[in-house]
Amino acid sequence: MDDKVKLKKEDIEYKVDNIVATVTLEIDKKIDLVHVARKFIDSEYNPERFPGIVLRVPEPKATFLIFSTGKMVVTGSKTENKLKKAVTKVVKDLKSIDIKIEDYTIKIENFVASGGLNKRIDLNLATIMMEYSLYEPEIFPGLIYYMRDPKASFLIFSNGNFVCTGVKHEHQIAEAIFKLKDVIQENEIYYKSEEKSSSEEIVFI
DNA sequence: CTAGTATAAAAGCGTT
DNA sequence: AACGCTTTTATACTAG
Repeated sequence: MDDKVKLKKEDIEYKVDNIVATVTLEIDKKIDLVHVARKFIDSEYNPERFPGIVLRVPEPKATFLIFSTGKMVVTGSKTENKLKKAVTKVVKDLKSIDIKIEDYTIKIENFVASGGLNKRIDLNLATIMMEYSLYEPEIFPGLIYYMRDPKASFLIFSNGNFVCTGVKHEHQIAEAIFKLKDVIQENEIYYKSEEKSSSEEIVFI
């Protein structure tokens, strides 16, 4: 279902887990959120708590935040295609309750991806070798790494698993992971051979 | 097992 | 002017 992507000989594998996007609806007057909330029985609207309506679409699964200005935030999609389908559905539903929408534009704001380096990482060494990294195991078990180019943030765990977030273009995910692997390799931040490796290490043939 | 901790990003309203 | 709120999601580690 979720496409794994391979990059050259380096086995860079990752999976997109979440996409955040904004949608701008072309409307000529503000949207009456009370009206929308009444028509969409499964929506949540507590203006005291948050100015937008929360609408969850089951298929394709996605959650929308709808604002009176005609802007929407979409979260939870794993592919651009599913994101577009969910948006099409919501726009159609809004039109069906008398909201005039001339057109709309979708802009992806953030990709969240996860994957695994193929080795355990010495986070204590990593945080002293890598600039722009933070590691406070008492607070969070992952090392936080702020990559500048491409601009991306990583959560790196001792078992080699990681989360990459903050990139706006899908191609930057593999690029960022490639660079991360490079930094780890260059500085030999991983645990050498079987030192501290777990039994789940995958052996190549 | 659940909740909180940490990451990014947008929206718009309320509070420092 | 700058947050906090709200939503999503992977990851993992601790405390009830």
